[in-house]
Amino acid sequence: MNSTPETASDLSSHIAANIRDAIIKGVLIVDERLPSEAELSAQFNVSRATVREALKRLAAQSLIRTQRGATGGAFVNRISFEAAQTQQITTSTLLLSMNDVSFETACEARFALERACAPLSAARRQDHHLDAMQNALAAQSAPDLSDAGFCAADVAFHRALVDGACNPVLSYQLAGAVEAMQPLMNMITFTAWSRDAIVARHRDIATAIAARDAGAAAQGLTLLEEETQALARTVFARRSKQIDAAR
Amino acid sequence: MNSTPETASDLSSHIAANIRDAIIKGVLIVDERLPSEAELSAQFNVSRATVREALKRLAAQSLIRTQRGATGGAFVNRISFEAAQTQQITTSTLLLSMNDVSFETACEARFALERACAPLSAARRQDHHLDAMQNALAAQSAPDLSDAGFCAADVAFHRALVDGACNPVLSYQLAGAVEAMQPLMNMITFTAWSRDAIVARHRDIATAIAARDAGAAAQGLTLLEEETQALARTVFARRSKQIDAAR
DNA sequence: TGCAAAATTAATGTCAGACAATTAAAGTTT
DNA sequence: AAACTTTAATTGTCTGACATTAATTTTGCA
Repeated sequence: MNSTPETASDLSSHIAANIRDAIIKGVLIVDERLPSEAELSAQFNVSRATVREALKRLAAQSLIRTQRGATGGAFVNRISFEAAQTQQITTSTLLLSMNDVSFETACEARFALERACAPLSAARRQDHHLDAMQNALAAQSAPDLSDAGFCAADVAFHRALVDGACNPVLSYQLAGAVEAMQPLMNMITFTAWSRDAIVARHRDIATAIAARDAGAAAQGLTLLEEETQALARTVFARRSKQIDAAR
Repeated sequence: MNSTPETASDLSSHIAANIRDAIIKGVLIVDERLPSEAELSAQFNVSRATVREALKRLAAQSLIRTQRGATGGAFVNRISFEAAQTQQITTSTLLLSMNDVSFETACEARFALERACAPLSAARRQDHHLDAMQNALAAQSAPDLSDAGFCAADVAFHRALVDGACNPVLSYQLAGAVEAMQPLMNMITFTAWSRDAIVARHRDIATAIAARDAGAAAQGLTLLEEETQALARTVFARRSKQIDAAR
């Protein structure tokens, strides 16, 4: 069960993989201190610089943290949902932007996943989730709001919906899907009319969740997906027509 | 839009964050070569060792790759779905094992997400997805199969189901949820009877997907979730009773 | 004795310079 | 023209030193 293929021939990857596997297999447990850099360099028979490069790799994955001082050293990190989420969002965002994933594909994935949360959210949402949705709705309705601001409020709305399921694993998994869409959504210029349509849909969804009506919430999401996809098609079609005309 | 808080005061984190932001913002594009380590150390006014530590951090996140030789250097990586998936699985697995997430919570999340895939998978699955499911089913039915082997085949079945949706974003997002459950599932000892029940459920789901029957597939998943949760409750209850008895 | 200040110590963080290994490109020879 | 050699640029690794940090121990003084 190797975490990363890590076929690279450099020593620092090799050492990092070695320690990583020890953490994954539970040989090193949370908050346990690793040997000092000097000791590790002796164990692996490499220089301290090489050990340090390996440790930095692990630190970049939040697998360890380091402390200076007499009782300092490298310690196995308990990965928090928050840290994992941050990393996941970065990776997801880059994945979408670098692999020309179509808007359609990303949008489909996002709404499919959100629909999965709808029944749980309807059953378990608490008042503060409803409040968060209402706040996002209010923000989206503000006049003179930039497209980026509109999208940011959109993300806030959907995250509140997801968090309403009160399942941290679900929230973590979906954070990437929801947040990574933002740059793609930012490519769309929203007309006042299309904004109203989206806000209306959101309002329906919020009402359904408040009423603990899972079916209506799922249906609202499906409608919102259809409208979003249609809007994107229109925008992209108009844009490519303009490009053709410019030739 | 800072990718990572990166409040750390060391130079190498700071430099890594700097370059990472350039990549995220698109200042550095895919396959572009970064300045050499010597140039970077001059630009940031730090030693080469420090620059190298920063680069290793980025390499650990698959943001860059390095090549030796005359025309070598560090290049911006196009993050592949495969690499992202590997990372996501590592992170998800550690997240679950380190934060004593209950079996119930993880299981609920996993099945909710899979149900989201069911309609798409029923609509788009291809023959090789059905074949993969059948192979997994055959593997699970093998006599003298270890619990770990049973779980591995289970994962294979569910991944085939997810991949059937033919949406790479969905496959990527769910890989973590499905794979990270494996260690938790491995804590369960399956009786011959419970294995049969699970395989029967799988068979129903595979049939529904083959028949492009989304409703039946979703229902099969719901039943499977209920049985899995019930089985886990039984196993854990028996185990805690044994512990009490041993006192 | 008790406590505050100073010294010690052990660890990470950073630096400078050197050499090894690798690779592409330029030059040389046959 | 092809094969071989040299050169140059770059990353990978090593060594040894010093800076910085922070817990612990010692010291000095009231």
